[in-house]
Amino acid sequence: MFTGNYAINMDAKGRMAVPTRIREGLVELCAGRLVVTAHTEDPCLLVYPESRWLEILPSIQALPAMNKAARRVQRLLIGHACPLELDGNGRILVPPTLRAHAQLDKKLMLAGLGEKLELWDEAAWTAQMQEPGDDQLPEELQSLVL
Amino acid sequence: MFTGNYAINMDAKGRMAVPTRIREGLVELCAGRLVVTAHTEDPCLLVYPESRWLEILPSIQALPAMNKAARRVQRLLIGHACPLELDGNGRILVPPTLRAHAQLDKKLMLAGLGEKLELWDEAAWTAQMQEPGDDQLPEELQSLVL
DNA sequence: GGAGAAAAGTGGGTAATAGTGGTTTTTTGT
DNA sequence: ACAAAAAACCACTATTACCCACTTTTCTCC
Repeated sequence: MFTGNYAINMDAKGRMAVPTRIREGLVELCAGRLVVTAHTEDPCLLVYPESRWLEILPSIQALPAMNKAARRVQRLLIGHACPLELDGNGRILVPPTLRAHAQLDKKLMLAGLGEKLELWDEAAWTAQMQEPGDDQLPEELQSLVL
Repeated sequence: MFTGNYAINMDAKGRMAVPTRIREGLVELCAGRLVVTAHTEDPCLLVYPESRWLEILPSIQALPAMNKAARRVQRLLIGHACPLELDGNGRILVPPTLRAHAQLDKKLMLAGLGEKLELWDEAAWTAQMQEPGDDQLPEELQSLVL
């Protein structure tokens, strides 16, 4: 279970230190083996523990081939997916292609969202957070009790 | 059951003393284990006993991934959630990210709201209290008997 | 009502650990 | 075989978390 958001820095080699709290979860869940891919709706990266990725992969593959939006989602998720591991110091090295997709600069934001993580450029994260959710509120949200 | 509001001070390290009355409830309910997160609608923090947080978490995780407003709510609630415990002196240390979200300065206000607590910057709390509730009243409110 | 004691609130110091940067070695491609 | 790039290794710095001591307030008993 991943929660919280963490400001992290990317060093000159493109390495980023995974916060300890997140790292612990990753190690016990999947021995530090992750899959990073592109988010379909927002300019950020999705980070899955390998075990969770393998669970959702079939449902992405099963999408109808004749639907344009479905093909787009498949190309983004499966086509960008890249397996990677924590190094000896608990850091990950995100490939340049994915870095470009999320426009990752030096200052990043890692956010735990339950079973997955999102990796944002810090500025983009802040902007996204301040933007009002102007979509129609779905039924589930209107009745949400917090 | 948490009630009342309490003016508390944050020290130089960002620690804040939980009032005794609240602390007693927290210790018996969840052994002092809390979850702090961002409020979706107001500039303040939500403080849950861990047990209560685990009850509402599934309904947040179940929100539809392709809806923008739903993703925003998930990023606010799950993406900001931080588990924390009372230290030896009954204080909590709220992470800098969350402090920034609620614009917490030195003077804070902790408000008991039944099953949860809200943590406000004192000035924001006062302002919020004086502001008239000019929203359209939902059905549940119109029929409320006090 | 005052004094003493106990509990609560506040502040600071130290030790462990997480984060950061650099160096060396290995591997891959030319 | 040599060079460049990537990966593993190592060492240092900064931060955090835990612990202890002091001050202030409140409650109780005389």
